[in-house]
Amino acid sequence: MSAPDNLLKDFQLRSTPGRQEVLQIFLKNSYALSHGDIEREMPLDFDRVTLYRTLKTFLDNALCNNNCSTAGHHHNHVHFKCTICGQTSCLEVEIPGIKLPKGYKPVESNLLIQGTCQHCA
Amino acid sequence: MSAPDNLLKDFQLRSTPGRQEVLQIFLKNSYALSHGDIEREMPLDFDRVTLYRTLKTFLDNALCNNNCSTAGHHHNHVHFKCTICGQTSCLEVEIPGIKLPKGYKPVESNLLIQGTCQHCA
DNA sequence: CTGTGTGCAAACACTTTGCAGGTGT
DNA sequence: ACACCTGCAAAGTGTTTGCACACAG
Repeated sequence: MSAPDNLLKDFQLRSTPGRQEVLQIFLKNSYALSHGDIEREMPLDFDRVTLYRTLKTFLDNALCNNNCSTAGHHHNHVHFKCTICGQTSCLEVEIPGIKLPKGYKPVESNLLIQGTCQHCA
Repeated sequence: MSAPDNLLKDFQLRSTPGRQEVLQIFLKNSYALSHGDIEREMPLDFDRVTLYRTLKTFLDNALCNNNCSTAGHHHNHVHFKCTICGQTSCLEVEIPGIKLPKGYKPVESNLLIQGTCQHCA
């Protein structure tokens, strides 16, 4: 049984060709994909609307990628977007704790650093 | 002469009713405004297209708000979005320097923290 | 078999472009 | 007077909704 299949099972979602395909694409790309990126990597005849619904289903079920499981997400790392090649990747660096003004309660942080990456330097 | 008028002069932009109106809205709101927010605060008969062009003009000329001048921008602070009231505000806290992996050169950082704000706690 | 997922069509929302005419300087 | 700005119409792009049929479980 394939990895996508298992993931779908884990989240109690029905295994369909479209969902498997989308998961394959997630798994084989290390950097962040935009909706357009995914659409471009899907078979040409794949229905746009179904893709919207598939992604929404994944979102609703918190099925992000192989680093996230039912146990929780691991998104507290820094994202880096290269302004040359355009790729957004996840760095193995945690977002540092920030001391906020009185009364502010943080729940989620998102740090995006833009610049030039390793490869484009 | 009004504040918006002066700002427009400073940036060598023509002073028109629409531009003054948009600047008034920026100046009187301390939190971040979405395109929709601005549209909602504009006179009902104001043309959407003109608003798009006005905002683009301001962007192109780096005319963000009263904290930014021709001398440069001051955007290196943390943004906080309250998940209850929906408002995004600027905190007087700098984004800490991050040690990046070899080869990565940062140019700009953006840290958005979500949670509950002072007022909604 | 039953409920969910898919595909198609159409509606909807958002943004950009072209052009004629108006306005600030 | 001239260049720039505005308003309208229309095209382009991205996203959502409704419904009949197909398919996984």
